[in-house]
Amino acid sequence: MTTPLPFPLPDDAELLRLDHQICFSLNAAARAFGSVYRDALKDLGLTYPQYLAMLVLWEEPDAQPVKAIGERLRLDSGTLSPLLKRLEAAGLVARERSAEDERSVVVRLTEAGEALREHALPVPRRIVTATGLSLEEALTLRALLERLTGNLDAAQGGGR
Amino acid sequence: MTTPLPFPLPDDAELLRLDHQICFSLNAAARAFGSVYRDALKDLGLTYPQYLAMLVLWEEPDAQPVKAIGERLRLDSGTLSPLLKRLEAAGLVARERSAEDERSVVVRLTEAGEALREHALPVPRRIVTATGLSLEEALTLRALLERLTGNLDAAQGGGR
DNA sequence: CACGATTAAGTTGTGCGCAATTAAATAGCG
DNA sequence: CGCTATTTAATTGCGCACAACTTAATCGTG
Repeated sequence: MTTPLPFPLPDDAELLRLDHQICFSLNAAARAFGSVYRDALKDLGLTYPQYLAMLVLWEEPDAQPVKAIGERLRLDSGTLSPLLKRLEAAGLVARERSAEDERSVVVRLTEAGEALREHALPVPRRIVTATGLSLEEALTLRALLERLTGNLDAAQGGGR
Repeated sequence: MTTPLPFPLPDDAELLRLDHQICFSLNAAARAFGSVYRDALKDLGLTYPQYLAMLVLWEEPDAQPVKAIGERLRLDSGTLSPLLKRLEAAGLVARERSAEDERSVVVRLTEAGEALREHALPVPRRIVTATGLSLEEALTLRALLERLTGNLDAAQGGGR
């Protein structure tokens, strides 16, 4: 009952089996990254998503609305609100309602948040080393991933 | 204070910026996959990780210990135990302590679980279509991801 | 100006992933 | 045999991601 299935032709079976391995490999790689980042960031007291949010703020240190950060990271308020509250509780950011638009909450770095940047500088190099990829491989991988994400987004409702 | 940093030389800055985009792209792709799978699996009432567990059981329909499933999926009991309980609550699997080794819990498909396989058959094709990747691209991507995961695992403690 | 539609955050609930701990059974060694 | 060490699941706690909903402010159109 398990081996000689009458369904997909050999070629299909090959392709189909391959594919879910891609999503599987993708998840495996993402989790391996998570483990490496967890270790690289633990002295900073940041998780990887928190680190991403800090990167956004370090890049553009002016106060930014939650919405802008969410667009940059592709995260909605359901994820960002508690995450930013944790960063606020850690003293790294301040949140306050915008004066011009009372719906908006702007986030800005505190002095401690700005100071943390210096300690975060050596992190990327550690990650690059851990990946063990050449520049060319990294470029190929990134290009494939971006094409893949675009295709998946387009295939599926596009706007979510 | 933000722009003319005295730290990394231009080449480094290039590489460093690139890299965290790779982890970012990786996460983005994984989440896009999640969205596509969520839609493809919602008629089956399965999440993607639950679908993976069912794939393991469909491949090898004999009763398997939780540990074996965990090794296959690289998940520990902290993740698998509640997941398998949900599959049990859905009537798709049965869990019982092994007779030979009372520490072990073996998981087997129920009739409903076996029957669900038929409804899951069209799923992989939908996913393949959604990726929009050629076979060659898929192979390249998978090879890169596996190398990357291996490197990251090795760089970071190896055993976790 | 008024009123319905839209927009921005936040909240709640579910499930995953991982660390750390616990409980019970087995293995192994003196 | 007895006792420790190891193995296997389960549990607890935290944080992320997402869906669905709520609240409050703004926009747009009549």
